[in-house]
Amino acid sequence: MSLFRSLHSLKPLLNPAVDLSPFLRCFSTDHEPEPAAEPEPGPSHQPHNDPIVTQALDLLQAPENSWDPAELNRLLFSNSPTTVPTHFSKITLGLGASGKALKFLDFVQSHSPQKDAPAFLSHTFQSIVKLASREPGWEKALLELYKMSKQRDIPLTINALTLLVSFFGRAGMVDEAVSVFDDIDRNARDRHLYELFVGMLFRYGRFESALKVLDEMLELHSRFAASDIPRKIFFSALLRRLQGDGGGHEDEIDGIFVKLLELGVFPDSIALLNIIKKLCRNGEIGRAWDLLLRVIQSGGPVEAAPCNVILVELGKRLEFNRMRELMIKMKEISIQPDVVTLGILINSLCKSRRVDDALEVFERICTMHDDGFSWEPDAVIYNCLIDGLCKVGRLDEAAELLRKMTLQDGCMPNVITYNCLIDGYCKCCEIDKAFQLFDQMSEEGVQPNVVTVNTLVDGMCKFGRVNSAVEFLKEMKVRGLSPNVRTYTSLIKAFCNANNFEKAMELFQEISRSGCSPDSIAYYTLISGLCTAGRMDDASSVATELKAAGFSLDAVCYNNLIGGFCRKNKLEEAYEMVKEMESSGVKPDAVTYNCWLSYNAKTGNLTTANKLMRLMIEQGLVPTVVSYGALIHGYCLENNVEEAMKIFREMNSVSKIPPNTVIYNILIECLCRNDEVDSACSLMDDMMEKGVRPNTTTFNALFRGLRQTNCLKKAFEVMDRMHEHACKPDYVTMEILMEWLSAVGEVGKLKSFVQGYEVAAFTA
DNA sequence: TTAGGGTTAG
Repeated sequence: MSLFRSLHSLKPLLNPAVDLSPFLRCFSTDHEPEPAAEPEPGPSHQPHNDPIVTQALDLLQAPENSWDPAELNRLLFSNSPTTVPTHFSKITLGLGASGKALKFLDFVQSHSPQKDAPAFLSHTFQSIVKLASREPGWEKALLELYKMSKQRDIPLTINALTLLVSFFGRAGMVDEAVSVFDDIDRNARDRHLYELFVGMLFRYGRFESALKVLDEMLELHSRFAASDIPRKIFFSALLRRLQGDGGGHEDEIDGIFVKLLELGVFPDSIALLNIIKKLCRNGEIGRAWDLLLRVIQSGGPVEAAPCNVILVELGKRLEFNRMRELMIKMKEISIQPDVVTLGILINSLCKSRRVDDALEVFERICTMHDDGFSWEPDAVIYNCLIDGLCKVGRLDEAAELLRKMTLQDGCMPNVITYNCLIDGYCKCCEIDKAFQLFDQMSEEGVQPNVVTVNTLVDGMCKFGRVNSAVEFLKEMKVRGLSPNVRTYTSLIKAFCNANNFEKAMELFQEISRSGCSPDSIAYYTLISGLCTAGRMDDASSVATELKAAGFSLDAVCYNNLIGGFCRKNKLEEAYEMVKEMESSGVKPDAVTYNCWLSYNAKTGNLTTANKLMRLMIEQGLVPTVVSYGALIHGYCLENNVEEAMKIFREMNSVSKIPPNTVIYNILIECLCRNDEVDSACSLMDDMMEKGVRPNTTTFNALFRGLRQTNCLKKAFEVMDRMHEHACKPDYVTMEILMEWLSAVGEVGKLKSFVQGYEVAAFTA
């Protein structure tokens, strides 16, 4: 059931007033057909030294009505000297034009005494086909000739038939080509004909017929297996097929693939690599895996490269077991993993935050000797590890690796190495260190690029230093480093966060003026900023612009809009968004449900909120910490601490979702409001035990509760704890404490607290 | 095989 319909059914509880892929494109005829094999140059271009041919052509020089039948008869049919069929082809070609050649055919047919030996006719006809194929209007002429051969019972030579197939193919007359091919006796079909015909069928999308003919070729494998033709035709056709976006016939294709392997016909290394690449790119990793294993099992030549392609895909899907399985297979059949293979392995481990495992592999390869060959990690491997370490905040180790790689020959840190580290420092709020590295890279002769600039701009923006970011960008422009759409996106987000929508919009316009064009994420960022600020009309306009620019909204963007409308109580618009989301094929996810859940919880519709929670589970979605937080918040707003605590315990024990700071804050605030300060304090202890960091909001809630119950001593302890956790008091903290402490004559304590001193120890 | 930008609850 769709979320929209579910919401519709829940509607009375919410607000009674609201009314709620084609196949074979790659072989389509749009493709320029490959030129058919050029007909062999006719004897008219070659000297014909044969006296019979020369004499016959002399006699035929005269106009047709003046031909000397007696003399021609003597020359052609008296068998003295002996005439053979090839004489007829040469003579016909020597006539130079199909019209005249047809008259000659009439002569041969009416004068030949050998009624049971039509070879003379067949050879004459073959040359007529050749002549006609070189003349204007050949398509129609060849079709007429083909019909004539049937009417006059003239058996066609394999050369004539092949020419007809080739030229019909060239003209896109596929049915005619098929009909000619069908006329040819199986045993007479040669490699050239098969290659021509199957190639044509593939080109024109007659995939089923092509596979049938390929199958027939394989049955006749004694004649073809040794040749390169099935390999050439099939593997290149398969590749072309995979380049399109159609589907279907996979089983037949794979069946032929396997048959070829069984016959010992293997794709060459480039074809195999390309096939595997294409399959992976199409998301058919299972098929790529199966086919690669088939080649391996059949003993075909497999190098590391196609294995690497599959390893990358498996890595992206975090399928480490299958990665291992493939690497074992590689080892079994002695495919030497290369530095890329190891890079992929290390990168996959790092990307899944298994940095220690990655480091272990790294240590092993540094000391690995295989047949006297020792592995030397390259810059890519170092970069993966440095990035992995930075992403988990292990910056000292990352910096140590930078020093280590600098000492290794031929493995100098590059711009990517520095960018990874700079990003690491920026994410840890160590902007100054990031800039030190920025200076260092220039000293080392490594030129920063736009990624370096974006990383620093984003780093500064995230920590509120938007103006510095703008200044830095100006400096970089002077140095020749132009911003790109990502630079603008970081700045747009920062200006949105600073509530400076005028500047954010201005920057958005500047993207196009600077020669870039906004991408979907630039639009999403602006929409998100506007939604957060509750500027829903502006957000809707930008969404309309986004669609006009040819982009579509994704789940995140829909969720932003739905959440924004819900927060503004604009339910009608929020419903419309869900409806649009589902009708455009974007599935509502946990965040979509959370938006509705939160709206209902906040507006006191707890029954509906609970129903939504059940609904999302029914839909196979997993409630998140936000879902529980919204529900807990709803009960807290009703001062139903008991129920809120029940859900809190349930999320821990049943759902195994660890609570975060926000959840604790909601509960602590509610307990304090209800004068249950002791419970609030024990909840804070629980929070510390579980390693959840309190923030200023946590302390402010506690101070409010303590003031209400006048627990001064406890307040001093909490003040010290606030320092321990490096939480900075904000204006709310100061307001509460100032009012309270000055009223009880303890302003001195507040002074010490602000100066960073302990206050509890000296309390009587 | 390596680097950078956008969601939901207090």
